Amino acid sequence: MKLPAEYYQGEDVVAIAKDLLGKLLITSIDGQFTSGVIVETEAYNGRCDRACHAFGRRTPRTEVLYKAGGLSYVYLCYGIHSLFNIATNVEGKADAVLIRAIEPVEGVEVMLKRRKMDVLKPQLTAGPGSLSEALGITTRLTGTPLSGSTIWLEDNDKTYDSDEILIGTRVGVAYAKEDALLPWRFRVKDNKWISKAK
DNA sequence: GCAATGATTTACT
DNA sequence: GTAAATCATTGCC
Repeated sequence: MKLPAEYYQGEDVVAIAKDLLGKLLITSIDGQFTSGVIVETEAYNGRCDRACHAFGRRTPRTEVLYKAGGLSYVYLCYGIHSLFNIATNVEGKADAVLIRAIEPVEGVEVMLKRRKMDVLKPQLTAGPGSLSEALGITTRLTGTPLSGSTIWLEDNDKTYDSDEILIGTRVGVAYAKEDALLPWRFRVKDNKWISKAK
């Protein structure tokens, strides 16, 4: 059921981002097992997308994006939030998919504890910074293969029809100018676990 | 070596 | 609705 490495090495990062909806994201960190269904993603293309960290430069931080797909890329934003990405495409092509929201499945108590919450609310995992914290993902997981036993994805019988998927523009990337208008944000329609629509 | 800034969240006015 | 928190990475000196 675990997704093979080849799955992440496709040419079309946008298609992968869309297909990831409904897949299971699982982490086993510090002996704590947690999982959730991916309900919101964004695609980033390293070659023609100004919003991608790897656009126009290759630095130690973005090096993992240039490697073959199937690695995790965790970026610390605003000094507070860890954003979880999946590096895709083949070596030399710096594409990535940002996971923006999941629907909790297993280990809810663990997630609540990590988030210092005592009641299950949508905001537990809605938003890239929140879901990373809930799953225990931190920057030290950057470069971790998704085929390992720390963090991985599994196929799920649950797939969404195209009429159940909302496509929109990405948020928080206004500085990328015209690239911010690309319709590379995918989310599941009428799902209460996605981050609030703008 | 040092200063500027961001794939955001949260709390407060 | 607006503003503050907070630090690794980056780019310039």
